[in-house]
Amino acid sequence: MSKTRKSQENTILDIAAALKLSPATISRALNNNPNVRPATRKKVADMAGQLGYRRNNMALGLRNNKTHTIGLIVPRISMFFHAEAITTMQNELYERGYNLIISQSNDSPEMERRLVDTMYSSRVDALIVSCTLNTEDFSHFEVFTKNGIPLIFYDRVPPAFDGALIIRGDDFQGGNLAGAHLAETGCRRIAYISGPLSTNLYRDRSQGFFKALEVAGIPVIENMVFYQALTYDNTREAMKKMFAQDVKPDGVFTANDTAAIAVHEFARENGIAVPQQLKIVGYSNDPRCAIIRPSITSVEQFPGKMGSRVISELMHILGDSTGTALKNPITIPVQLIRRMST
Amino acid sequence: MSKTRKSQENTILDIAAALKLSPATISRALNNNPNVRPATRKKVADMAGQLGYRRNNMALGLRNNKTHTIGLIVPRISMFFHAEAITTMQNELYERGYNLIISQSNDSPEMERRLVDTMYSSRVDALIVSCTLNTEDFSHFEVFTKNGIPLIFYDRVPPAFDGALIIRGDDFQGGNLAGAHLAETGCRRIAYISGPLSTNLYRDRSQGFFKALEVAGIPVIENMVFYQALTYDNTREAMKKMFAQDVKPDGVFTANDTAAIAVHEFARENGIAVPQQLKIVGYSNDPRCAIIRPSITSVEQFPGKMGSRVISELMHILGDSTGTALKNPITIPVQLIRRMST
DNA sequence: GTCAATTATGAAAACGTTTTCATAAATTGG
DNA sequence: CCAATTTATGAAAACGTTTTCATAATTGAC
Repeated sequence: MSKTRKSQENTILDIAAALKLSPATISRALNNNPNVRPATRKKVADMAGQLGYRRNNMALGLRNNKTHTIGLIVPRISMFFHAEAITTMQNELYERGYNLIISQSNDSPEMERRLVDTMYSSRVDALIVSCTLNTEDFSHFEVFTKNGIPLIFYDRVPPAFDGALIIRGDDFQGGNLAGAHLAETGCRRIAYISGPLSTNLYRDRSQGFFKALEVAGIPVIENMVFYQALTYDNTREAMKKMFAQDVKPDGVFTANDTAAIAVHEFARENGIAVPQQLKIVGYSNDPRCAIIRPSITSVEQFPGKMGSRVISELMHILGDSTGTALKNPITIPVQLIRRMST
Repeated sequence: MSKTRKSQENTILDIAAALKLSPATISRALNNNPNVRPATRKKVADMAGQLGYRRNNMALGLRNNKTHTIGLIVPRISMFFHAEAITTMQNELYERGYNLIISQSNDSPEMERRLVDTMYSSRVDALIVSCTLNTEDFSHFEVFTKNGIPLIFYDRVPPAFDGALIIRGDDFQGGNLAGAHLAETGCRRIAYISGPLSTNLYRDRSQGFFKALEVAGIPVIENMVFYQALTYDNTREAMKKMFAQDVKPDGVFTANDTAAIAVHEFARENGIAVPQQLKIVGYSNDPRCAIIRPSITSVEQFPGKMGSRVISELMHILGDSTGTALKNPITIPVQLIRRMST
């Protein structure tokens, strides 16, 4: 009982002691260094197995100044888009021998700031970020660029960031497709329910959307445009307001799918026929869009493709240390998925 | 340009040098050790800010043999249940000053094994796991118990594991509620589409379900029971088989919600009225159940509550090192959410 | 069998912290 | 103002690796 706390001896020094070799040799043997005799290599491997040796990554990281760990910060892990993107990134990183530390900011800039600090303290080899909806000051990310650690933004990105790579969906195009599609299917009074313009996402979708209306010669109706947090309740509220007016919309574009579903349910509950009286287009192609009846037209963002691109660019950066990218920002195309709601 | 690679000097030694103090004092000052003069404390804090100092967690972990990091392994991050549980766990851990490393096994036992090793190499302070569907050999988790590092299984758990804490939903009760509910609403030929019995989840749900039938005096119909991977396609296949027979089911219990949705869509496409001709009960209360029409009755597992419990138990274990728990396994109650499908 | 060349091993330092023990500085009591 | 006490600081070791440089062991050529 008076034995020291340590439950089991399993370091390189223990192997060394057991084999009467130096730690240096053990290290070399375990790392398949060519100039260690096959005989010793085998002895070491055996003893390592016997003692249940596992490399201590902290010691390794400290010594080598490299952790083989990538940090990731997203607003919410549960959003379909991110869940999908994360899965791809993690798998591709794992294949390449990297680990991924995932954190969520819960859309709080304060939390995001703390997480960035923590990530730096853990000395991740790179940081991947999709920002908070409300992040307007991006200075907390500078620790990374200042210290020469790769920083990649994706999806929700700053307008510009010196030394960082930016990868984003083609939101202008997405908004444009949505607007054009609604116009094409005959809508003339198109409502637009958007998120706050503080984020690049919604700014770009809006611009694309309005451009489409302009091209189609459809006027923007002042009180049919909303910029607000895209929650279910907010959207219901907006719908209520619009349908209390004399002139009612015959089409709605919502800048995410939760809002589209809110519109959908509002319509059903109020006996508004979709798509006959009201057409709906959402954004993100959440699986719920395909399940609800009538199913909802939405803009697919290819989260897996984006995640994959993030990793391939990152690997490129980590390989060549030849500074920043070839092309920046990078834009991933989107696609309109037509369904029964239009 | 011939300057050494290191982009910026920012260790405790640099602060020490700048202030002509010893690293020991700097360390104390930064950690609010009571016996360092307020004046020096302030000088140190200022200089730390000026140099952009950030603590190196690897050095810290190596020295203190404590990483303040908890490992988590789940089959898939994108499953609603896990996304929800993870979010709760991460938030509660973060409040308590811990970080969370999340990894997904993609339901591959091989991958799971590798992840466990990696987690150990990173010397996490504890490991939380929801196993693969196919994990039958649990020996790879023994590194943790053998080395006295807390190990907690939740949701998909081994039948028993010496030295680990097990927290699970009340799957027997869930299956039982589902069966009883279908019986109560008048079903007499109840089909059961389950996952493979290799997992505790499905074993327990099955037992609860069959018990309910037995109590209600409803016979189990041989060819209306399926044990298979609970995918959309498999379920459609099963439905097709059953409805090709003379005697057709008037109720279905599926052991997850994806399967319930498959049943639902099969019914719609084949003109089977839900709930009049066929009643459906799913499992997990995925948000899709509430959105689809008619909405689907399902068993709520309270993922947030389970995540929360995992963390509170973990904190207890990390606090007192008084070995394993008071009560083990721990069971979290479930609840049947009635909707239009029954 | 000797010398040179090669190959295998070891000693020691370094990575950035914290902490124990010792000691220097400041404070207090008389 | 001196001794005794308290408080603030410093020196050095330790955590577990890897790597450089040196040296010991082996091999090969003649």
